[in-house]
Amino acid sequence: MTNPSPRPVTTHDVARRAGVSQATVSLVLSGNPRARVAQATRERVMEAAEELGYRPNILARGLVRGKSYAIGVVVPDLTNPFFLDVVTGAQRVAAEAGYAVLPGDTRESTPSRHLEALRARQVDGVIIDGVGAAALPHDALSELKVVVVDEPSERWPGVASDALAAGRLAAEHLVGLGHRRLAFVGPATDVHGFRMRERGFFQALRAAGIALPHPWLVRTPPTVSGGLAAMKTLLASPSRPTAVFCANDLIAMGALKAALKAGVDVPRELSIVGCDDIEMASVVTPELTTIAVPARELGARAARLLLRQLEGQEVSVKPTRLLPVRLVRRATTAVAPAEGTGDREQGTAGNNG
Amino acid sequence: MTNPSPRPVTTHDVARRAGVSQATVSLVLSGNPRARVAQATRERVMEAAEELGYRPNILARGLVRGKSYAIGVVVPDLTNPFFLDVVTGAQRVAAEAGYAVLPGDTRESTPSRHLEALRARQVDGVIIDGVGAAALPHDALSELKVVVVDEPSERWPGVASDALAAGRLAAEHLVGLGHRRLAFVGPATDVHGFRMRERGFFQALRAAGIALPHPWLVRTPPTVSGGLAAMKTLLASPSRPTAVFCANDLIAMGALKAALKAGVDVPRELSIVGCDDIEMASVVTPELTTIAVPARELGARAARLLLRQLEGQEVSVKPTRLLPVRLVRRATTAVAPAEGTGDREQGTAGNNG
DNA sequence: CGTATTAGCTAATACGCATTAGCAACCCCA
DNA sequence: TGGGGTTGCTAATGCGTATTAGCTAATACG
Repeated sequence: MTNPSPRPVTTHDVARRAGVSQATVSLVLSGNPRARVAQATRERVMEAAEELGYRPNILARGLVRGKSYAIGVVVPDLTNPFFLDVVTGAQRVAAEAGYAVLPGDTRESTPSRHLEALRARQVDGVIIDGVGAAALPHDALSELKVVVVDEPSERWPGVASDALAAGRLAAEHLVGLGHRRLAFVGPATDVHGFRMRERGFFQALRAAGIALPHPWLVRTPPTVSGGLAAMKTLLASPSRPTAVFCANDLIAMGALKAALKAGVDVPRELSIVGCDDIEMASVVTPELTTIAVPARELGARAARLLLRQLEGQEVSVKPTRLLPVRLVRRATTAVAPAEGTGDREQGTAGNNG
Repeated sequence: MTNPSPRPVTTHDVARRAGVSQATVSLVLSGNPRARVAQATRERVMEAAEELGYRPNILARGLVRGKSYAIGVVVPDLTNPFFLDVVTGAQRVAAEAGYAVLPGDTRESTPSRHLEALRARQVDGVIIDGVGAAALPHDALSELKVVVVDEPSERWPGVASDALAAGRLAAEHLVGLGHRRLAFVGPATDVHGFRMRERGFFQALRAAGIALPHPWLVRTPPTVSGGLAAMKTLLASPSRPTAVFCANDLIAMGALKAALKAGVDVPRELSIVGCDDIEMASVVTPELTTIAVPARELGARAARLLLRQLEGQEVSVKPTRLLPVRLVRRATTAVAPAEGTGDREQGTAGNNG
């Protein structure tokens, strides 16, 4: 049952035990399942393998097949639950196909350096999300199968959510609640997903005939502390918006935090909409209204797309259907406060930091 | 600089270009840095490698050296930021040493199955945290170097935080605030860390002469929804505690959520203490008082310990110094409400679900 | 000048597996 | 009985690297 020997069991060991050649063992245990091996022999080999506790050495297999059966996933920040979900989604389908995934974020590194390390590991392919694949040095990805998430590309296939709709839904929701004084908080980035969320938001506003004053477009890192700082800025501005759309939930949670701390009544004085619908969105108080984005599904699809390439199938680089997003109404949005006479409305509840 | 060829550059390619043998290339590029190779030759090889963009094949290297230069990290739940931090901490030191880390959680699987997969990958070792390593089938870990986190073992070396102190600090903090009616919410588990937190809490209570009524010890999964359900239970009990210690921050956040939803004034009617100090603890409102546990440091130390073993050094199985934890006072704890006349105090603010 | 010694390199081999060419035995049918 | 086909297996080889034994040439020494 178990093997007490320190040395792992190899196909040779199994072969010796089953009284066949190593090649036969390999045929039975790995090769084409309909290889020409007599049923009796096949059973004898499998039995021997079982008894010895044989376990194929994936490294060796990879060496001869020229594959490592591992893929990398590169995201900007694993502590962002959204990206973690993407990784998790990918991991699940990869695992089913016998692939390992090497996740990594670029907080303490750069995409290039990370890809470097992944290539040294001979990963068969990588999934790239949120790090601006298009801007990567051209040879960082050569010899590598790639799938990009939330970023259109003529070079690699990809999967994406409907980020434009995300922004639009947020805008329409807020406008529908009567808000006319809207702000946007998002990162200054070339990451496509973020830009689309932003663009969708502004497009919808324009369609509604709403312009957004300059100080109400706040640039900040897509993190909780980023959102916190951004909201402080907004609250300090001479005239305040009645609603804010944040490019992701972390920003939104930071913004919410800052608003509550400043004594602002959310949602009655200020509505906040996030994006992603991470678990914490429904844990904070008040619960965060947000746009749900199917992170795990994105990861899973990306992995499937990548695996299909790795199995040698041709995969179209054509843009695929965008995964739908949807508004999740919770407690941080409400009808716009009565308009008063414009800007002086601010400060109802004390606007100290 | 780059190689347009589809086939990766090998030592043979470098050898040919430098006019030396493959063995020499290997000596220069990987072997003992003080191998007997003439300086001129060494430079010629390095130059050729550079020009061709040579990158060692870690799989092949692993095959011959009998190592994969990869380690696994097994945790119960990667979406718990605490465990993610452990993984991240490990990843950083592993990466520096040229090791990859294969993280995985056991949400959709079992520790055994996960270890199975890791062994198939020929990982050189594993870090195990929070999945009850002691209870694992004995051969699941044979032939594997192991480091356990937050779990004493006579079989493997480990690192741990002072979980007993965590529980004690929570208890002392609450007792110091005048609370006498204390509850505990934690998982029914054999995971050592959780048990120690619990034990520390109860030990300190006993020392203070406080007994905890049976209905105030609530078992629940260590998740947000677990905490939510647990707090509902507590609030429905005929007599309510004035303070609750939760075995981790996720539970605490769920509990906080449920309390606020029920209209309970936290912290004036009810104090809540969490454990771990994940980032979100300071994002929720009111901010969560908690016991900070150095997750990344745990992961980093675990990795160092494991790597030391992998480099062939002997590592003691003796328990090491426990990493200190500390109380982080925030806004979910306050002095105990005036005692009134005992149990009838409950329900001040509506105790509907 | 002959013999040790050393420096500097290479040929050969192994790691564990997958894969292919090919051998031997057997079958079928004429 | 014999030729062609098929079945079932194995020997041999290679994947890219690390490592060792050993060769050659140069240097040192008596």
